[in-house]
Amino acid sequence: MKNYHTQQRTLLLDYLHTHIDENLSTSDILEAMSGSGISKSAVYRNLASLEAEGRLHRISRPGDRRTYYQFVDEDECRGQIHISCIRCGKTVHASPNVCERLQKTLENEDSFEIDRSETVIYGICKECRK
Amino acid sequence: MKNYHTQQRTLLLDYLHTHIDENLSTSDILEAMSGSGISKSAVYRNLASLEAEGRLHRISRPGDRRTYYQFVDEDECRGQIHISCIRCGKTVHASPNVCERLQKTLENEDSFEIDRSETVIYGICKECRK
DNA sequence: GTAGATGCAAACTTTTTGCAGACTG
DNA sequence: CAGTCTGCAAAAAGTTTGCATCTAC
Repeated sequence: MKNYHTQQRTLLLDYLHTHIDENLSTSDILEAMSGSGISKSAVYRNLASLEAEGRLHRISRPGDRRTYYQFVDEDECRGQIHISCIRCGKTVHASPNVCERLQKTLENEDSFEIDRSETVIYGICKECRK
Repeated sequence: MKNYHTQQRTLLLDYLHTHIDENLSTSDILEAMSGSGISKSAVYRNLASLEAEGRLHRISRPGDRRTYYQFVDEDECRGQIHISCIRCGKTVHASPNVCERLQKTLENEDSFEIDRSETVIYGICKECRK
């Protein structure tokens, strides 16, 4: 099962690329793509296949029933843990030290093997704390 | 806005109590409660209020579009970081050391103030790694 | 007695699917 | 050309809501 490089898939990818590291609800995406030349069902099918490929992460926020997606740049985001501000929503990478130490501590204390790409740490960012 | 201790709410709570620490999909719950004397809408309304109260956590698993709930003990979970297995879905508390160190490292490295209750770390649990 | 909860059915929203035709490699 | 993907519309799933009625306190 190969991935054809269709016009529609490209449209979607372009959109996702310009919103890297953002949390996009399904309806955000559908809305943005409406009228762009890709149908609703193609959006759903592509989102599903991108998710299966691991290029798109599904996020769920407490108290919010919507499904969110976050596009992950494979190169930049490989092995990065994201930290996301619950005030402003901005999401960035945790520094390498944070990742390293967290991974080791979890391994030692809980025998738990962290999946960095799936993990998002919530809290309040530097800017919003002022 | 108080919470009346209704028969229906009790039915639901009883069910959730007997499945503490399990991941229950909405349909698991609806199915289990069907015919027990509580209507579908009452289930939804109670799930929503329990979630708002923080006694029920919504879980989402990568690659699975269903909504899962996990009933939690409020006192036990206060200020706990959860670690969740992407294989089996089981969610437990990270050990105190993990929490402490993660909090400190994030503070020092990224000036980021973690919100423990909102954060779920994904990975593979001890059992599933075997 | 009254605020709050329930049941039911209808309305919504979100996601999936069947299929014939179009496109990619 | 063969294997995939797309659009459309219909169907299926999953949730929410209005309202009259009932319950807990």
